[in-house]
Amino acid sequence: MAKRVVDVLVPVAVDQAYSYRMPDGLEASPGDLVTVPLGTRKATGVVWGEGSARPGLDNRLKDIAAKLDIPPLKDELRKFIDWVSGYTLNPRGTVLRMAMRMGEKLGPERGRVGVRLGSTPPKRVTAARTRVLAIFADGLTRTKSEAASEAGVSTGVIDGLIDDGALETVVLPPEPLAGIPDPDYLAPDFTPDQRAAADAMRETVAKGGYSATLIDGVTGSGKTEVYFEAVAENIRRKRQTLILMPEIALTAQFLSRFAERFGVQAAEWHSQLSPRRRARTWSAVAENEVPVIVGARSALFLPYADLGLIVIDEEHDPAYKQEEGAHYHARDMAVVRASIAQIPIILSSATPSVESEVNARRGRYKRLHLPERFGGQSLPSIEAIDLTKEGPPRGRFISPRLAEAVKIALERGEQALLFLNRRGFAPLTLCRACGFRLHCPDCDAWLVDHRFKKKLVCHHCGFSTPYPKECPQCHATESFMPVGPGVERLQQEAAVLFPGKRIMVLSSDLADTVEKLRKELDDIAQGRVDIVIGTQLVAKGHHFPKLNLVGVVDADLGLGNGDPRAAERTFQLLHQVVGRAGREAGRGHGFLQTHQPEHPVMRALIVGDREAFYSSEIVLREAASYPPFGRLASLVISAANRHAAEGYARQLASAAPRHDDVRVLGPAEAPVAVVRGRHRFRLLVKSPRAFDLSGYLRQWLSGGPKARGSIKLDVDIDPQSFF
DNA sequence: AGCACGCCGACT
DNA sequence: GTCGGCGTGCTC
Repeated sequence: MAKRVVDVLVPVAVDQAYSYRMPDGLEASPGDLVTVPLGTRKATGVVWGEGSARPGLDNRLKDIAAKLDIPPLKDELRKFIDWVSGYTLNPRGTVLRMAMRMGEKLGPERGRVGVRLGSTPPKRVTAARTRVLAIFADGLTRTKSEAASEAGVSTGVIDGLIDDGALETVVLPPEPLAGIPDPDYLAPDFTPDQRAAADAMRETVAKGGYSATLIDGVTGSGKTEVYFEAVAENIRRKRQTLILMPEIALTAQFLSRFAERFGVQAAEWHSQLSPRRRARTWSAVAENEVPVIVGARSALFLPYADLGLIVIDEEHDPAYKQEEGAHYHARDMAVVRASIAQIPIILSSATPSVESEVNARRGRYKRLHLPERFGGQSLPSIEAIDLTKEGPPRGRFISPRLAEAVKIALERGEQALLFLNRRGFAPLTLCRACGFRLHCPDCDAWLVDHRFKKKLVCHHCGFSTPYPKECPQCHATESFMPVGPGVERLQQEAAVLFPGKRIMVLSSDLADTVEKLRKELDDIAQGRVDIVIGTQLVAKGHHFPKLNLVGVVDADLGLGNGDPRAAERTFQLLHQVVGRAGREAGRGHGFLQTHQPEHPVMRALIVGDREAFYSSEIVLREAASYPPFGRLASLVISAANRHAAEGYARQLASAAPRHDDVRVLGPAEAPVAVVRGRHRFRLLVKSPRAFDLSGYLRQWLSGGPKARGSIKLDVDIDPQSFF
C-alpha cells in the first residue's frame, strides 16, 4: 500500500505547501509541527492538509523526519495565515514564518539552575564563603546570580562552594512569564458615562462571538480603564486576551497601568525580546499559560491556545502598518483574525482612523463614545498663529506671540512643549556661494544636518558623513547655510529666547537606549525640565503633569505631500500633541503656527469640532473613491538602473488585464525616485470597495512579465504611505 | 530564508 | 591554473 502523503507548509518564501510521505509509525494531522528535509537542510514546517497528488512528483517525495511535541497550530490560525497571504499577496510560507518566529529551537523549557545548602561543610573557609553560607542558612534555594549579589560576592565564590560540596545545585522550574491577573484587583472608580461603557463592554465579551467595537473618547476620558473591564471579563472567562500597541516605547507606561489594575505584569511580545524569552513566550502562549499578551503587531500571529478577545490601542496609529518586507496592516488583519476566531475586537482611539469612523457610522462597528475628560478637566483651548501675518523674523521659527506665551507659562512655573516633527538641525544645507545642495549619494534626498552628532544623515538609507570642510562643487569654505528648522535648531533658538531655562530635546535618533529615554521622560514628568522640544515621540501616551502649553511650530508640515491621508494624519497627530497640555495642572493651551489657518484641519482643531472634520474628510474620500470607499494597491518597481526600472514598469502596466472597475495609474517615478542607489517607479491600482483587488493582482502578476535580474517588484495592498 | 551552483577577478 | 566574490534560482 502506498504511504500516506501530506502537504507541509514550510516557513520560506514559497506559496505552495510541499508534499511529504508519512513514514511508518508516525502520525501527524493538520496543524502539527514537523521537521522535514528541505533541500540540503532540515526545516520545521506545519502539516497543512492531506497530500495533493501532483503527477511527476511522486518519485521525488521525501519522508517527514519527525513530529514535534508542541501543540498543533489551530485551524483558526491556519485559516488566518491563508487569508493574510491571499489578501496581501505574500507567499503563504512568508506569512507562516511570521507565526513561527519563536526564537531558538522549541521544545520543553530548560529549567533554571538553583543553588541550596549542601551536606558537607567547606574545606576552606574565607570571609566571602562565610557570607554566602550565612545567607543560605535559611535553607532557601536561590539562583547563582541572586545568591552572589545578595552576599556581595562574585559567582566564582558560589562555584567554588559547589565544587566543595558545601552547596548543591537543583533544577528549578522555569520562572513564570506572567502571573494570573486578578480581574477584581482594583475596582475602578467610574463616572456614569464610563460605567455605562464598561458595562456594555463586559456584556459584549460575556456574549462572545465576533463583534467590533470602536471606543472613541478624548485623551484622558478613560478609554483604557473602560476596555480593561472587557479584559477583566475575558480573564474571568479564562480565555486569552491580546492587547495590540503601536510601538514598544509606549508599553512600559502601559504595563505599569496594567499591573496596577490586575495586580500582575502582562506578558510582552515585540521584536526586541531576547531569543530565549521569545521562545518561552511563544510556547507559553501555545500552552495556554499566558492569559494576557501586550504586544506589537507581530503578536497577531502568535499561536494562541484560546484567544477570546483582541484590543487595538490607538487604532489610528500609522505604526500598525508593516512597511518592511511583508506589507500588512495589523489593525485590519486583527479584525479578520477576530472574525475567523469568532471573538470580539475592540478598537480604541481619541482620533479614529477615517476607516473605523466610517465603519462606526455605517453600523459595521458598535460605537462607545466617552465624551468627557476624567475628573472634569477641560480640553486645551487652541488658537492659530497666522505665519503670513505674524511670523517670526527671517531665519527664526518661533513667532513673537508663541514666545510670549512660553515666557508666561514658564513664569507661572509650568512647562512648555514646542513640537516639530522634524529630526536634526536643518532638513537642507546649501552652499551660499554656488547654491549646491548637500544630498545623499545613494538616494534622491537631501542630507539632514544632525549637529548634536556632528553628522549629515540621509533619512532614507541611513547614510551618514562628517560635515564637509568645503563645498564639493565650488570648493568655497565656510559657505554652508542651513535651510529650514529641525528640533535641534529650535533648541538653539529657544536657548536665546529663554535664557537660563532648562531645555530638553526629544527625538528618536537622540534616544539611543530605552532606559535613557525613560529617564528623560521621567525628568520631564518630575518637572526637572522647563521646555521640551520634540518630534512625534512626545505626542504619544506620555503623561506630563506640569505641561500646560503646547506650541506646534509648523502645523502645515505633512499636509502638502499629495498623500490622500495627509489631512487625517495631521489632524490625528496635532490633536494628540496638543492633548498633552493641561492634563492635570488645569486648563491647557495650544498654539498652531500655520500658513493656512482656514484649512479644515486647523479649523477642526481650533473650534474643537471633530465631527465636522470627519464629515468633510469622508465626503472628500468618497468623491475621490479613496479608501475606505475604494481600494488601492501600489506596485513599486525598483532596479539598479533607471532604464531597467522604467522599462519593466511599462511592460507590467501594459500586461494589466482590462477591467471596467479597475484603473491602473502610471508608471510614474516614485516620489523619492532613488533609494539606496535603486531607481523606483510606481503603479497605482484603484478599484471599487466591493472588488477583489487581490485576486485581480494575482491574475495580473502571474501572467505578466517576471521581475528578473536586479528588478524588484513590491506589492502593497492598502498602502498607507506614498513615498 | 538558506544553500548550491555558476560565472568573472586576483592570488599561491 | 584555482580560490572566492555574490548574483540567481530552487527547495516536495
